[in-house]
Amino acid sequence: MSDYHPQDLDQKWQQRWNDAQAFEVVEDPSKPKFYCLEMFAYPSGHAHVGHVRNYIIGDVVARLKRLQGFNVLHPFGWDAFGLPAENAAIKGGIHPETSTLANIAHMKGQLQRLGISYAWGRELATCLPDYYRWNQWLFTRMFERGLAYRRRSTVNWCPSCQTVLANEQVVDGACWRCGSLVVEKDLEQWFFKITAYADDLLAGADGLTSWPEKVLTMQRNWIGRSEGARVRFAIEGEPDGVEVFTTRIDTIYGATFLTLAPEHPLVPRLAERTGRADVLTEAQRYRAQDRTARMSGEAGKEGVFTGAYAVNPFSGERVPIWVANFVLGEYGTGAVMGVPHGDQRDFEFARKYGLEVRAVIRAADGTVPDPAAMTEAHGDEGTVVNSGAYDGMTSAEARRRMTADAEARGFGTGSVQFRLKDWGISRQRYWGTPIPMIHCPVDGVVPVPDDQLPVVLPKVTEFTGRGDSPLAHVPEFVHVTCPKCGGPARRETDTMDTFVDSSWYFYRFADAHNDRLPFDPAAVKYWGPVDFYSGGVEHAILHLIYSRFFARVFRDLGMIDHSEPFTHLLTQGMVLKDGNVMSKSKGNVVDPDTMLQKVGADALRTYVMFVAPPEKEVEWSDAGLDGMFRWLARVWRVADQWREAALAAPPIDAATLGREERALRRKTHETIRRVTADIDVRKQMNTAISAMMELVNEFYLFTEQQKAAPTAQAAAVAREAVEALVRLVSPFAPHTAEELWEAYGHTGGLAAASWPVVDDAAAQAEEVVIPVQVNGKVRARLTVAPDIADADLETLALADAAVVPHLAGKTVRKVVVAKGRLVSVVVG
RNA sequence: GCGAAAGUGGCGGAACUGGCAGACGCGCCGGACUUAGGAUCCGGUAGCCGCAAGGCUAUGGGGGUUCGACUCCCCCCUUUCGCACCA
Repeated sequence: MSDYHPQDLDQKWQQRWNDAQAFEVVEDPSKPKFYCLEMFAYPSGHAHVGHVRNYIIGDVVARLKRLQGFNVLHPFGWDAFGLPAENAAIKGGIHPETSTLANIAHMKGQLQRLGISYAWGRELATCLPDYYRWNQWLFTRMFERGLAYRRRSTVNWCPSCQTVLANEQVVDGACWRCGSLVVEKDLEQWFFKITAYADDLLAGADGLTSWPEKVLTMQRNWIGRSEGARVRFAIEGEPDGVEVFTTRIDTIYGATFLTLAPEHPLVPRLAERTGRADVLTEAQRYRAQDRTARMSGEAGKEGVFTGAYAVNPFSGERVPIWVANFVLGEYGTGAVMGVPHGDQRDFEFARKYGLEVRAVIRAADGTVPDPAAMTEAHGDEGTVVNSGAYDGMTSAEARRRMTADAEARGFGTGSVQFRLKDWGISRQRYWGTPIPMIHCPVDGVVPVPDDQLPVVLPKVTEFTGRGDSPLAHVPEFVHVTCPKCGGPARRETDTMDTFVDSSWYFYRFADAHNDRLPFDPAAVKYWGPVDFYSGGVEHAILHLIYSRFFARVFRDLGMIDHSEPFTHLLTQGMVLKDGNVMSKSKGNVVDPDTMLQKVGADALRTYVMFVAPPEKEVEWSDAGLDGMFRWLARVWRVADQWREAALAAPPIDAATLGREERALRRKTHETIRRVTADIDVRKQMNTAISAMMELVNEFYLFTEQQKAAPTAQAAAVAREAVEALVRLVSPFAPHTAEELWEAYGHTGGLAAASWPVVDDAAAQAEEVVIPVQVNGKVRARLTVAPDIADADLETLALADAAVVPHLAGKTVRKVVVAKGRLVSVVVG
């Protein structure tokens, strides 16, 4: 064999895999399936090591599972619609399609040069009509079921990106992508009714036992389920009164005022009746605070009295109605009862405006706070006081009784509220899926019939970045005939949020070329759900909750038979450079191709996996990369040294092995056990690699010992070690592994190989070292048989020359023997 | 403010169920081989005391439980992330 030249191996084996279509798969009921997926990529142009880390993680798992005999689906694709390409078109005049397809071609090359084992035959790009037509198809299905609907609403508008943002895309009042401050705007919008699945999504989270707890917590908080009650307060002159939502109906006797959101429909009506002009101007001012001053921190609580009063249906008491800037219009009923005793916001508000504070809960310690002396709200539960007939009940009991009474008397009802809102998917953008709807002056909103899909995105050539949808300026696109009446009609010109594209692409991979359906249910029945999914934590709520929603929609359409699309989720840590996330705009990207030229794909892959556990964030440094190249060269050399002897070696005869040979075998099998557990169970790639490094170190020692006159059995043991090591390292360093596997006489490549199996007898230790502690300090180490009896171990320990001096003049009070681990002697 | 996670050598990190702290690698130091090596091989490398044997101190700080704590409990500090008026 020649010296280690990884770049040659990269080329040779990538070519072979490609020629053999080595990673393409078909459904095979005779084999267990494994669906391994990494979050697909936005084709920004260049993959940096931060992206690449995720693909390597997935590839390690995919390659392991193949060797373990699974039928592995490991596909890749492109999240190819989106703002950056369109923004670039506005700036530089290159059509989004042109730049996107070029970026895809380049990034695909990068991934292939890394030797990621994708089934490229299933590659998809969401910007192509044969993908996005199924977005349209699904949209129509959802429209038919009332899951897609249209309403006018206040939306978040990014003045820089010129588009509507979902609430999730607004971070601290600013655009998640460009950081500009977000303003409000009123538009007709399409929504997906994700709230219909709020309870289902919440309940499903409990079953996701192989998801990081952190992600589940974020999702639960995002859904934000609250149990409480709606209660109607009467208002003079308003037949419907006003409804509030509360989780603490037990404190309703402490309600000394009522607050409305500035956008509440009653605000103008009450202002008109009471003739207070300042109410409207103030409400207007609060609305202007929204998203900016209000969200950015200390806007402070502000309110204005409307002059009107509402009647507490329980006590019959008249309470003043205020408008307050801290009440949210879009949550609950947009109106809140003010209970300063139990709610910190209400307390602050009451103190600021001199409203009454009334104590209605006796705390667990028996005290009732003095309202005049209170400095903060007391939100704890206790016993209800000053509450008429309910006095003396516990908070929980009072809630039950009051809710029941409110229902019986017709002014209230038990109610569950969610923080989760319906998903606004309309975008006034070009580079996305056209919404397949037609507005007819006669028939209203009519879906484009399925047989006319896809609604193809017209080739717009001029990108101005203006505020309305670019499609509205394409007359041949806009003007259509109504599918129902045949009269002139107008096409919807908004496109879909790109999160729609990414919410189901994992099902398309199961049947990527289907031209009758998004996928054949039978294909997803075989491949689904995804067994291992890895990607960045930044998708913990958006992408991962939308995908869970879509899975439920497909389920209810009868197309899939599971509810949860991803069984095991790994959230990969980001790769930082100089303390920052890598990004083109920051100019701190590390280009994998540069590393490939230096050390080859295998050293890069293995190093990226070695540097830290996958979930952990890491700071990139080139320093260790050369070390990994050296280690792979070490693997190469030891395999090379034994090759000739190994090929001629007889089978291992365990009974005739010498001490050194048994030691190497033991290490070999111990390493198989460790590496398998680390990758497969613990997903700790770094320690798997450490374990292999230990084996190689021991192997070098063995080689040195055997240098003089290696026996046939030594060669046999060496052969076993090399062949195990080659397969263990192959998920990380597949090119090197293939070459060595072939050099050891195997045909058909690793595709024909199987994962090594632990021989428990060979792995069994012959002797173990047991530390002996005296009063907590290690004083001796005993080398004994692993199955030694506790009593014998104790005797040996107490008689040991290094232990005896520490016992002199003292009494042995206690001896603890931890089986096979340690002896602890207590003296005093 | 609320919630979660994490703090271990010069650096990245390991220690799985409470049982030898620092595996493995980077870096550094020394040696061998060499015309030479930034190649390769071997050895050393937490700190302090000691020629050595050995001893003492160490997992952010302080307490506790235990024969025994990086690991469990309480308080505090720092960092990172998430949520941030959701009634």
